Amino acid sequence: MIKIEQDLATIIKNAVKKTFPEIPDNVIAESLSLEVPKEKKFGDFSANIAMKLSRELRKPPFEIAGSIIKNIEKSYSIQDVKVEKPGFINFYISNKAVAGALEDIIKEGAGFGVSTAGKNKKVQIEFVSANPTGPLTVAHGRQAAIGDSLARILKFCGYDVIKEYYVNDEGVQIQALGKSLRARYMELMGEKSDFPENGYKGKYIYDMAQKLKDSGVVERSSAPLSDDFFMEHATREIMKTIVKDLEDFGVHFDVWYSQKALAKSGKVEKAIDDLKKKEFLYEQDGATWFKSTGLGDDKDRVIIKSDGSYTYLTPDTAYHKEKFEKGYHRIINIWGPDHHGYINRIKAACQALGYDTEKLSILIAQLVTLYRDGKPVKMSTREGEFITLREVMDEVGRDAARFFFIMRRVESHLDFDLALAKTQTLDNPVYYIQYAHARISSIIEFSKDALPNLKNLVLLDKEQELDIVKAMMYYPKIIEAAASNLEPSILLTYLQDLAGLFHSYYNAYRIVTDDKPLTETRITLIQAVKKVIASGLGLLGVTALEKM
RNA sequence: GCGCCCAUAGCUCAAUUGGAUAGAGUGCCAGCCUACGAAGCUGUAGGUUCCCCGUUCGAGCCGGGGUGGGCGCGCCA
Repeated sequence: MIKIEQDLATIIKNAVKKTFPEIPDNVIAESLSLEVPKEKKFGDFSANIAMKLSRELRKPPFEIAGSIIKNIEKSYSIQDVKVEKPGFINFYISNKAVAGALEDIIKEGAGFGVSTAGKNKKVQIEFVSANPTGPLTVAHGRQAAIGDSLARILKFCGYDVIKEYYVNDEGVQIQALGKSLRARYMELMGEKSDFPENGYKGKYIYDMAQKLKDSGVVERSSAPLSDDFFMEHATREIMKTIVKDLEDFGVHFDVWYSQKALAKSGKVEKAIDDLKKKEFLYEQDGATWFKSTGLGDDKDRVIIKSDGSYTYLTPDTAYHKEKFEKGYHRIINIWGPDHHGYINRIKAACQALGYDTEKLSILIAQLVTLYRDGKPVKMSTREGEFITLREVMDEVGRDAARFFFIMRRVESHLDFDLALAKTQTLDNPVYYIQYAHARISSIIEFSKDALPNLKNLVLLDKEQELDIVKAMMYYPKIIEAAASNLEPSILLTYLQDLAGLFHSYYNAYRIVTDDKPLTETRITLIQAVKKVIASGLGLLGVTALEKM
């Protein structure tokens, strides 16, 4: 919370206490919140406490507000206080306080907006975690952009953030991958191929087989044609491209957690054992079942199949057990839309093991539909018909790709118009924000000898100038909202608004004039805008350009 | 059939988590460059927030019922 807001909160609290001494402190604290009114004529901050207290006091809100307002202390930061219709108490900030806020913003520099909300709290965020059976698709791209941006925002709020990728490097699909590669390789060697029914038909398998043939590794090997060889080779090669794609996308993981290693560690058996001890397991039809029904799941789940192997849920339960044991304050998973039916299952498992599932937030990054020439692009991973993250990055650039993936709320479907993301003109929202940043850089360069100066901030008296400072004042609130809602799109929307305010201001007033003190002051203002935009774009993983 | 997500201006989406007269962009139309980047700005038009009940000082937001769309529902991962 910013200083002015804190001051106002204290002032209101005191006024309410003085007016209604019978109301307990905790009730006041609960009912007290400050909002930024949608409409400017309702002031800069608004309190709805009179409405909240209406029932308790058995009086109309308007009357309560009228009584409270009489006890509001005078403060240099308050220009005016008014009671409005149903019972809002609206505060109008003085120009002096606005200038003070700008001074704070400048002084805090890159640290402006940083919060201590997450101090000493560890957060783990697991995302992408795509199976190494093919290249990353646009769906993974969205998960990557969201997860990485969220991690940056949480870090900015003081959390100790660990970014993790769960590598699904064993199981039926990996076996199918190995068999697919082997079959393609045999084809190239002119031998009979036995391409598996559930195999991967994408072109990348052919390419990999070709490379393998060219390298001659297989011929030189002593036990050349085993399934294991092809499986391990394919997994390793695909992981390499995944890591490279993510690095190029600006996403770096702290931990790559191997399912295979987990299986070898004995932790899976330990997790099964725990479930057994807590009497959540039973045998039926030759399989071992997890009794998840009472824990929010709609049916029981198999944990050990009748052939003795595990289902996906089994090692995943062990994985989540470990997450909880590491003592994270918060555990965040970002999954694709095809996994939403799985949420209750894994939560049931965590609950059965005795963990607090409130700590576990599972976000579903909803579907991305790519549009080309106004028509949706059809995709199917298995058939090898899909657009990769790499292709999108190459086509529209990293900045536009990241921006577009974050543009909508996490749980909303996303229409991604490739042509639009590519346009370097007016329609493209990425450029709108980057353009504001570049324009400011250019003006600062042009003004050369006019340096930022905090002495004459009161010269900022134009409505648009004050609006810009106020918008920046709300930046820490926006960061907090994005963090607590796990929604980077909140920050993105804010940056569009801030850039818009700047562009309007630029068109209405000259920054650089013959009046030196005024020029210096305006340069100070836009300098601050530049920093906030750079800060925000940085949290989205988008470059703030000096020139474009 | 069951579960999850979604439905707001012609289109794509916001709306400070229950606040005041529901806002932007885009598209249409009309304007603004002999001074700082026109990749920009200003203005006009555009709404039964899918429908019906309910909860309360107040509902686009919460609850119930419906309609339409997407996704999921395996001893797959």
